[in-house]
Amino acid sequence: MDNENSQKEPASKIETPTPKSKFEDSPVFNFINNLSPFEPVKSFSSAQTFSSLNFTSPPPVFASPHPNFHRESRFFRCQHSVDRSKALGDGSVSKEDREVDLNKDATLEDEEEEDTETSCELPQILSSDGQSPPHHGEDIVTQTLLPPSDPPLGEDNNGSSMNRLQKIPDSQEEENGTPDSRRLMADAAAELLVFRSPNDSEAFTCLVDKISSSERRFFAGVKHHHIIPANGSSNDNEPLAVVPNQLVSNVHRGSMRRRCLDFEVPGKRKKDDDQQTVCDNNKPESSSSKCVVPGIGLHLNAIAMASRNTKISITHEYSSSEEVQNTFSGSITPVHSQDTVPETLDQAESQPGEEAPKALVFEELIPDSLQKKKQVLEGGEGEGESSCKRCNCKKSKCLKLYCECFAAGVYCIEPCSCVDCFNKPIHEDTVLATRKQIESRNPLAFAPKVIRNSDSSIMDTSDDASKTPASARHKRGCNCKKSNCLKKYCECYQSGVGCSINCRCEGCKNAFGRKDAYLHTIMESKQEDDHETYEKRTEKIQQNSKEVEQNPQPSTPLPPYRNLVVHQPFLSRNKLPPTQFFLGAGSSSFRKPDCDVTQSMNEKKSLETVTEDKTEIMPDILNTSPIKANSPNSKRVSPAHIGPSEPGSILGKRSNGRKLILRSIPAFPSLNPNQ
DNA sequence: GAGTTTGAAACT
DNA sequence: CAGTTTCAAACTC
Repeated sequence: MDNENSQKEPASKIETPTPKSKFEDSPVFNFINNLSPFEPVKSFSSAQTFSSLNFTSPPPVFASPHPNFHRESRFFRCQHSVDRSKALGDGSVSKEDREVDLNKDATLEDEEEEDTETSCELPQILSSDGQSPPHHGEDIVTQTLLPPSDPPLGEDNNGSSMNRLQKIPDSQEEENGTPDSRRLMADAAAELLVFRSPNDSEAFTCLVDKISSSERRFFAGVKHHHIIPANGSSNDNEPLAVVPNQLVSNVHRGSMRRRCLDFEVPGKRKKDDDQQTVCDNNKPESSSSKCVVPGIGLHLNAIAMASRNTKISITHEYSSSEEVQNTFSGSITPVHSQDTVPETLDQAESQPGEEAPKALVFEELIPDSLQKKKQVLEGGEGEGESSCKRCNCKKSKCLKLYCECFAAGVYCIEPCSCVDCFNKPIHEDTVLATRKQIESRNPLAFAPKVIRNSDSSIMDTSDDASKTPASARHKRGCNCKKSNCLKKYCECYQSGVGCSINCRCEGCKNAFGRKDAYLHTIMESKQEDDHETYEKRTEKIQQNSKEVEQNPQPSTPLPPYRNLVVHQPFLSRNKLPPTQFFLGAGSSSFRKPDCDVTQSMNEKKSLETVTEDKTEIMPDILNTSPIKANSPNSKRVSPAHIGPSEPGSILGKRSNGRKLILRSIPAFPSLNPNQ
């Protein structure tokens, strides 16, 4: 069915490009395309497709939304671009320029061609441009049609993507040394630097696998979308996504073995990066995201990872990253941060580019990867090791969280010295089943362990007071008793984060932040807020409450609660927005962790007590949602936990008459219903 | 590289 | 839920 449809569709596209868009737009069309990515791509329409690319964000196809879709798409692009760049390097500048533009634009076509082969082909094709490969003519046509997908191009193209496209074919020969082309060349070169080693079949495979499984759908949809709109003259934004599908699917078909589990696998990224150096190329900006493999199920890990990376890499290792970048000629592509993740370690060499961007762009990284990275950067063990996580399991068969590989969502690979390892693609079923079991016990077992607050967004939303020093914290906290949180035995320390309320450590001396310090900061922040902003807040709240009463917010249907809410002083901080944020975002799960932190930060008062309860992962997620934190029960309880004095002190101050806060909490529950 | 220490994960 | 055991990483020598 799918194949037929896909085949038919292309034809239709060819015949009537404009109508295509309609079909493509339809989800059904996308789905079909996904099933059979090959054909549609080749159709001329494909070129048009890119032009239309408007999708900045893929539809919420996946159960767990990945922020990375674009990235991936770009990533794929990048590959093309990289290849292209490589090819260009070979060819003359003028030709190259053309090719670059064409390539970029025609990435889709190339990909289509690649379907039979791997992405590697692209370069060849491109390089052959001068030679006028067989499809050259078609390519040109398609390319011309294709909109400039690459971001760099986008600049040049900007408004004239359409023009370019049309012109290019004609002017290809004529226009060789256009500044744009040169720019492209430069970009390509930079990309090459960054991604130079796109070989890891494994890593790539991982991506492919991931994509193939769930994401593939998404991409397919994207592709279609892109294809659809020939109109989209200049939507360069992220049309590229299209390519990935095919590439991925193709590649995947091709052969690579998987290292990454279907879930998400942070480690995949590295490989992906390596193999797909491409992604990085594309955009420094989005690239980061790009590179990040959108995990299907484990995206959480990715997030968490990111968090760590950012912290770690930025704060501690940042210098090292710089070094790496420097080594690479400096043109490091930003992004990549995620790339850096676990596996990047393996090939730290090739991935120099990753680092710099890494953390910054993406907040979260895989913890393990980060760790390894750290190690590598730190000069520790790792460098030699190849980056990826390597386990040494002997009894767990790499099917328990003891196994770092398994815990990271990646398959064990050669470097691992595990015994009787079942964490291999061959035993995929077993791995998945085991994973499910573990998740059944602890849904967050594979979720990132470190939550990063850095996003001031949430924090900011609330009052300033909410801000806390620590940007990231270990979700569950550590339980160190002898290491004083000064060794890697401590997960907090290992993750490069300070200890928090959640920690049950003894004699904490965590260099990244002591538990007690964390508590103090929280308390202080609360107090400050209370003193400084309390009055203001109360005033605002009152005003808001009045306003709310008059004009209920559509977003939060809490008519009955409204009054209560309004009264709450916390609302100002917490504001419904956060809740909305969580609720609204499909990725609530992702953010939850952040929310936890932020909430804690925001809620401060309640948080302290609440956080204690949260220590457990599940609760965290649930709790993390503002709702939870706000949940009357929890809060009511929390004050009690805090102790009579505190509720009185903190709440008392604020509340002074505002006990309403507690009531307001109930209001949130109303929000929960959304869930 | 072997042995020890440590704390998370798993089990009871 | 608390206590114990198992496990593998981190660490030391």
